[in-house]
Amino acid sequence: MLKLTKKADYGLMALKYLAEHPETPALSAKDVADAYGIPAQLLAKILQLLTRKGLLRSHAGMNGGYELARDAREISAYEVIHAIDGPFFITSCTKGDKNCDLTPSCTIKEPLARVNDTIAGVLKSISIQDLTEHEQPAGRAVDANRLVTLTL
Amino acid sequence: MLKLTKKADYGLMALKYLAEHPETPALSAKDVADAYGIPAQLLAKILQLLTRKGLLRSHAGMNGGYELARDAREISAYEVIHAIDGPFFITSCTKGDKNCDLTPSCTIKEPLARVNDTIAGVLKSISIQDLTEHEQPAGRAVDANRLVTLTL
DNA sequence: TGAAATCCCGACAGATTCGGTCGTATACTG
DNA sequence: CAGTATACGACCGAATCTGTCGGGATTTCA
Repeated sequence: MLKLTKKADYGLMALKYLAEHPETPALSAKDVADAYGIPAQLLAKILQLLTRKGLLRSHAGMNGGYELARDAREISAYEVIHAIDGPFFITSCTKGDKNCDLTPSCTIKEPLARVNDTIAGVLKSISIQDLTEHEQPAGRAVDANRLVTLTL
Repeated sequence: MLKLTKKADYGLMALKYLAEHPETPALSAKDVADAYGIPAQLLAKILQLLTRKGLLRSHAGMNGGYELARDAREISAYEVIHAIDGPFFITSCTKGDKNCDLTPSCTIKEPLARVNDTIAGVLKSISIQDLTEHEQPAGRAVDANRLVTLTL
């Protein structure tokens, strides 16, 4: 469980890469793919998707490519993952799901839904900018506590 | 991403069910499967696995079945999920993984590994017992903060 | 001792998802 | 117009997941 798909991985990598090269006006899918050695066509599709979702701006033609639609600080890991992998839920059947006819089964899911929220909160608290800062002197602790207070 | 497999779901449900029926000496796989309307043979395999992992005790023969190996408070959701779905990592390639030859790709993964740890911590803080207490008066807040302080 | 209940476990088949490719159309630049 | 790029749908092979089948081994009980 809890594995990002490669697509989501690639997406995060690409956004990180874009965030690290703010000087260039735009980077093509191929540029990024080559930088990381990932399949160019696949990455292209991912970037197109992120563009549709409003996280990137695209520009066709020579010297075209992609750029971040917002400041790297304003794009969360959550948004990227959500855009690519779709809404995630920790349980197979979510609250209010019709096909959950298993009699009382869903009693488990309510507590786990909170876990889900917690995780979403953590991912929302991480920006693309954060991903670019590899060397964090221990101690720069994000105030994730507020986000993450888990009430069981 | 972040979807429990049905097996893990079933496993959690089953343990919860066992926790809710402490009076009975043991419940067969079929008993539990019928209670939730899930495939009996599949659940049997899951319970066998959990037995091998030391979370359950089994007993063959008439009136045999399964019982929790420990108090419901002493079994965490993490253990169950981990036993069934195996070790999970949020990134496809973990630190120190050989097949990570993508040049600098893994720079993303280090921050996300911490998310992983956070999630694991939250899941470890939830016991089977917690799952059985459906109606939580808001306010019974677990002290997840210590577990969950996320240092980016 | 024999039958019934139950656990144990490997193999396998169907469905779904994932990763990746291909082909083609469209848009922009010079 | 030629070249570079994005846009997008179709498709395929591989892996994973879900569920089934069949044959055993262990315990209880009459």
